[in-house]
Amino acid sequence: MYAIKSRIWIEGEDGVFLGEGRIKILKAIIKEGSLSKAAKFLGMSYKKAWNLIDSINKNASEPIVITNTGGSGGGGAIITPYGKEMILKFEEINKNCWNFLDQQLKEHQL
Amino acid sequence: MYAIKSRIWIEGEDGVFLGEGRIKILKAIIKEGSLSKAAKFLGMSYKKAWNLIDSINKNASEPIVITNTGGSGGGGAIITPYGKEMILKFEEINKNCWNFLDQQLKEHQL
DNA sequence: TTTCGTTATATCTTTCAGGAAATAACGAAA
DNA sequence: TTTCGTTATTTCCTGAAAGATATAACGAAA
Repeated sequence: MYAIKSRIWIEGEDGVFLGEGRIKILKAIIKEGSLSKAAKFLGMSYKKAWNLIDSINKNASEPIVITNTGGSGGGGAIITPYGKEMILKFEEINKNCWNFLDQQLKEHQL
Repeated sequence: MYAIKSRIWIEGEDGVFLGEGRIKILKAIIKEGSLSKAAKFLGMSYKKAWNLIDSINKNASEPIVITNTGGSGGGGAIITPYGKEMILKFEEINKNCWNFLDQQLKEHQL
């Protein structure tokens, strides 16, 4: 009858660190190898993608995205091992949260 | 180091039924006795409050808010017993979700 | 030293959600 | 029948967020 939905996010010292949208752009960067290609892949403006990455790096305890400007290919961006670990943990927690809430919905008979 | 935050909401057939903002206005209506007073109490525009209530009633399986227009006092709004029950259940689930996520945060060592 | 595609940044425009305000409709009580 | 404060609804306006555009800076490789 009813469905329960959720959004989770992780905050650092000064604002949002990780959320669903940020996970999406991080994974696109892994796949595409650069910020601009990842933005295009997601149909997102470069500026928006850049703002997200900037915010991620500012709120993380350790570097997440390393950007390189210049070079023959123009540069690019890579996700650090720590970043990849955080992606996995976020997705795990998010999945667990969904399951937990579905269970709650049943228990409360909604 | 990191904090985890969440937003949950319940959807009906055709959109959002209950969320934190809706719970807030419902409780304000119980306290104040009318939609307009509740909106003023929350520093919210009357239109926004009315839109929320309208959406709540449209997506609920049973009536939540009964509004009365006219009368010496001009009318008012009341929350049905079913509505009050839903408020309690939502807040209970929301609290459980917070606890669950805090636990997840520890387990995943973030 | 030139080339290249990228990151980084600023500026301008557009869009749209939300607030403000005005008004009609309502109906019980005096 | 008049009064009252509310609900219900419309229109207008504003401000903030998002997109579009332009361009400087970068630096490894040829």
